[in-house]
Amino acid sequence: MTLATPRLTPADTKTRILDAAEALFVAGGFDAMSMRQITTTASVNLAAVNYHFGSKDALIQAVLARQLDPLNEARLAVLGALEADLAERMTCEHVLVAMFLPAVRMSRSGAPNAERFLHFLGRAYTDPSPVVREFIDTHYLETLGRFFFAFQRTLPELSRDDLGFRLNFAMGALSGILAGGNTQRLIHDFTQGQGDQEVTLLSRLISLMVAALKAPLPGPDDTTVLDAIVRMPAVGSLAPEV
Amino acid sequence: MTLATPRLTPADTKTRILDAAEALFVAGGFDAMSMRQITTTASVNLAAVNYHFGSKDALIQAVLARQLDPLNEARLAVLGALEADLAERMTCEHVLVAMFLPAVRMSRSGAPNAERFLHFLGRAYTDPSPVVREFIDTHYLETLGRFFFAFQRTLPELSRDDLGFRLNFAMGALSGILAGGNTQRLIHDFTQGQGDQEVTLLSRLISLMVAALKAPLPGPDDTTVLDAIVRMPAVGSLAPEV
DNA sequence: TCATGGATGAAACGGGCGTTTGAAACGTCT
DNA sequence: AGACGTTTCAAACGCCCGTTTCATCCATGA
Repeated sequence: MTLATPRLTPADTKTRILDAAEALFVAGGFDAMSMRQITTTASVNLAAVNYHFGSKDALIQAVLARQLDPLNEARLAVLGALEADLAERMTCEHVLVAMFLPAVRMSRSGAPNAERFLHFLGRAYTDPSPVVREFIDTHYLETLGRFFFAFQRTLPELSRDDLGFRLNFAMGALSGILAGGNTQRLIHDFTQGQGDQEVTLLSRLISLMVAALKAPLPGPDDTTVLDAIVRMPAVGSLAPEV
Repeated sequence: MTLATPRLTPADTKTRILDAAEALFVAGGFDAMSMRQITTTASVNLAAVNYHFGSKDALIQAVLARQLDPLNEARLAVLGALEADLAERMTCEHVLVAMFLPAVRMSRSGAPNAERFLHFLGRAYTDPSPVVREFIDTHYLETLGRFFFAFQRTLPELSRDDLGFRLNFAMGALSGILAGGNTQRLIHDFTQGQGDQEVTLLSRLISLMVAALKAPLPGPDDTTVLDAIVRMPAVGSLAPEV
């Protein structure tokens, strides 16, 4: 039994759909993109999505996988390379490099404008739709665990819970920045056109992350000071009783 | 002309709708709450929302205002009280207290469970719907500007752009944590049942924020080190070319 | 007592959604 | 040429959405 060759290479229609869906996803998130918008943007028939992907949910998963699979592969590769090279000399800065470098590289190599991929990342990590959330959570649990372990090794003084708290904090911050979308301006502002933008952006992000990861636990002194503030007459009385 | 008194006090229906909408908003965000769910949960007629509020958009704005107006009022009051008391001795820690203390207080005083209000805050600050975003952005621009100014005074070494970047970072992180929703566990983990939970949670959040706000700009040394890492053969070759 | 007007209720409206259908178009192989 | 399998297409389906309509209820003031 021979397979007929499609009249237009099927990849054309499929990738046109993927591209259109990706653009709309970046622009407005999963819920904001409708099948009719997608197929109109891609100049294909409405039924094409269900024919080629099966459903809208399956389409968004394909969109996510197309971008995130290579990204996470590269992340793990960089992490592995650094660990092989540095062994015991690894620091959490190195782990952060492994996390961010592939994303920054991809954003600069691929698209016409460097922003696009970072926007996409921000969307993917913050989109509230259950389909997206479940894909991110399940598909990259292994990568996440791998990095968590690497952080644990380079930050042995943090308890498991504390590390989780701080990583959640740091990652939330990064997602917020990326989702904000003004990364082009961000890059420009802090490089002022000079030096390697890639390295400068990385070092800025990493310096903030490291600060949050290495911040000392508030000691008894700090809490007593804070306690004094909280119990200041002026502050205490102004707190609403709802 | 005399006004007829409603057969059931109209506030009952209105607040029942507000409560139901708020609960559904916390649970799933703006897009996930439908008029039929709201009115069913509130045990009122489907038309009641449009009768009392005009539209679904107006309803969510009322829901947001009911919670956020008192919050921001309290924030400004605490900030003003601290500034009046401390004057030049204000630090960014104090500003952060003014930002977070009212929210933490409200979460502990109001609801049956302390989590509810923090969930609500997280939702409000991260909800992607245009209606919610526009409300947050426009309605609290003044409060935001007031706090930005306060931060500028206590962190004079940061440029305007840099401060904006770091605040965006820190606020994104906080929203992420709150939206995550496991704040109850968060509180428990780091207080271990002892001490003032309010103060302990505050001091933990503030210590991370301060770390991010005060992190030194990466110097030439840091970037050259990072540069070396980025240009490591193993790392460089592994970067994807897309 | 009875007209008044705000509040409620049941039902329908128009529209957008994701999906399905069945026929037509097309390249490929016998 | 003709049959076959893949892809495209227009149209429709059923569903849920926010909103509107209009009749009904009922506490009140004259």
